[in-house]
Amino acid sequence: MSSEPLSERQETVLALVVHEYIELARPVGSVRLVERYSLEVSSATVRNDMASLTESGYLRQPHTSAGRVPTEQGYRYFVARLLGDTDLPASEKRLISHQFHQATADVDEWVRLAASVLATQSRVASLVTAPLPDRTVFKHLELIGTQGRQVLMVLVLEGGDVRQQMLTLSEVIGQDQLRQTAEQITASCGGLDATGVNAQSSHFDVLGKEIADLVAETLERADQFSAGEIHRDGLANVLSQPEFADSDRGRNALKLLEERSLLEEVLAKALSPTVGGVQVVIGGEGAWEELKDYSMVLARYGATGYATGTLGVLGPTRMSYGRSISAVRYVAGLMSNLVVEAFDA
Amino acid sequence: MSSEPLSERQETVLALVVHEYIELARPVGSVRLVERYSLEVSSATVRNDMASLTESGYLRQPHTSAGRVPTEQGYRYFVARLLGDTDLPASEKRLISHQFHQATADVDEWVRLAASVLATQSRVASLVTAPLPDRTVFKHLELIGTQGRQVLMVLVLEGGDVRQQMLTLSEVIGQDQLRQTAEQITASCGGLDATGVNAQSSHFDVLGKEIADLVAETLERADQFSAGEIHRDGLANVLSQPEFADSDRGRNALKLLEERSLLEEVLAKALSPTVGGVQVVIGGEGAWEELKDYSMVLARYGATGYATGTLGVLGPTRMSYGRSISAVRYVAGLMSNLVVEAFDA
DNA sequence: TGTTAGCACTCTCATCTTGAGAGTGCTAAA
DNA sequence: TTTAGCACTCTCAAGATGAGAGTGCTAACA
Repeated sequence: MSSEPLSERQETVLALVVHEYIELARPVGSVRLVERYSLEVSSATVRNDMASLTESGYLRQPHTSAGRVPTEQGYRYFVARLLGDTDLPASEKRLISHQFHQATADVDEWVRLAASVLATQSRVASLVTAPLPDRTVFKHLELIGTQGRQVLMVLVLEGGDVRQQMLTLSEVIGQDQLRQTAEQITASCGGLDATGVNAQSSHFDVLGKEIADLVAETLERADQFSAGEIHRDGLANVLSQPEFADSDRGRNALKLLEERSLLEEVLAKALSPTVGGVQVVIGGEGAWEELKDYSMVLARYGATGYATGTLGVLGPTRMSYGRSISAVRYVAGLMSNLVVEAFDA
Repeated sequence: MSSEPLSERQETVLALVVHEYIELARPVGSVRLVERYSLEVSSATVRNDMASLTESGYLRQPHTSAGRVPTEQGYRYFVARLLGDTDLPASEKRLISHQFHQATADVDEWVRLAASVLATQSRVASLVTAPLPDRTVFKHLELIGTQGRQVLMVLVLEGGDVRQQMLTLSEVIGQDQLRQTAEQITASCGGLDATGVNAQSSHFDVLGKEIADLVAETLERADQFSAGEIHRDGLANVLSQPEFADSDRGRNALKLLEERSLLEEVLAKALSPTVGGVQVVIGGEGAWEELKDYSMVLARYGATGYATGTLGVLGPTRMSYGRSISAVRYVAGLMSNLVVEAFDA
């Protein structure tokens, strides 16, 4: 693991190895490389470079006398310094943007569409969470009797996000009294967050107190970035990758994608909370054993301070980072626009 | 395909072949059968029975001199007449019921839990849709200003189901006027369905008319059994079945599970719209080419006339029908109870 | 000093062969 | 109608084999 800086040619070799391996999923050898990319040097020279790249930890050999494969460190170097700026072709962009403009003005629909687009563009699996408010501030409460003691509590949050919940009260309460209570709470708690509402709670009567506590609880829950459902798409894509031809590994990959708690943790911890920029997590970065063979390309979208969500793709470390990054960046941008539009109508 | 009725012994042989094949996923031969189940007859006799079962189309041979495998017809006969009444062990039931009672009173949570339970019990993939009202009758409307011209429309339907939608009005309207309009619509349209609301629409002012039309539209949309999101679980289970060891077939299975439109169609068409009873769809029943190698065990749950949903499992034709049927039946029962409870609090 | 041709060596992988094992259908006897 | 016996078929796992791809090293070269 000598830390000599890489020569220009070594960087080229590394980049080509990554490229070639991503495309063909087979260890890449020196001769093949020289031929396919008509290098100006001989295979022996490339071999020497490969040897030192291997020594420095950027490449490895699955076994003696096989070609080279990038290590995680190799991928990181590639993504950080070698991967040029990539972008989706303009025609693709037009198509995608068109799809988004055709979709109904429904958040769930957007999420679904984003997941679908990401999956087809990146050709791996995609993950998208709905946008959620960053800081949960109460704005307005409605209580609506529905049936018997069942009451629907509708909570409007600053920024237009809405929570609803069914309550079962201990006795039947008329709509008038419900409305009165709701107005009271709205009046004295509007603009407050969870702790604020809690502080007000003691001013109310029994019913009001019960409801206010629930409101505070809901606000609190919304605060703990419990990103809600993670919408997935393109699971079949990752199975079509040759490294998952073995059904055991394929199953493993699927289990990963089904494991909500793990994904939530990763999404929450790996991703900086501010919008802008695409983050690449390669091989779990040592923090997640389960993600050893996988990489994620993630972005936060939305409007910081108002509502943000997460989207990205998950695939084998040997995924096309260029394609994924440009897809994630573009879709995140579109989704951000949608969120912003929803705020300043 | 002689249509002689099967002798009792032939039925036994068929049942045992199905049993054995489901368990071991390998063509079953006569000797093995006699040994494992200590039959009173010799393997030659079983061979004869197998031969006629093959002739009648209940069994088939993957190739000469291999054992027998059930055909779709064989599975159907087995499920319809040979599969005794099965039920989950009481301990499992207790466990499951406990889980349901521990869950929060949130429909999504129930759906998720149902899917998870079905997947683990049946050991194949599960599908669950949220309960939706059968006939969509309007009950109550709230309009809540959130930000600028953005207005949240909350629609309470008969039975407690709630729809919400963001509107962007053409100009800013005060909360008072919004409330007034909402009250007006609630008063004159309560208890009506889509066409009823449409008929009333002309009585309102410009704003009222705009909103009422939207209400009618929403009701209509809810009517067209657009079962909403299908929640899936246990996808990894399907991949662990030996018939999907080949990654191509595995991918195929996943694609199937990801294909929303197909699943929705199947769920809508294959399943009788009334609650009660479990339906088994084997090999697509000729109607769905894509489902040729798959079977589904489905049930409708909820309260007919109020709200119903669909749940079930999907796996290879070679799935354990006993386990699946009992799991689906039990979970459907639990979910029905929950729906009913939500109505007569 | 960096690059290259040449070469011996290694390792994988697809293909082929082969024999054991499981299964069948048929026939003739009980 | 059932069963024992038998010849025959087909699969599958386990070696055997050889082509192909790749490496590292050495020695020559610019």
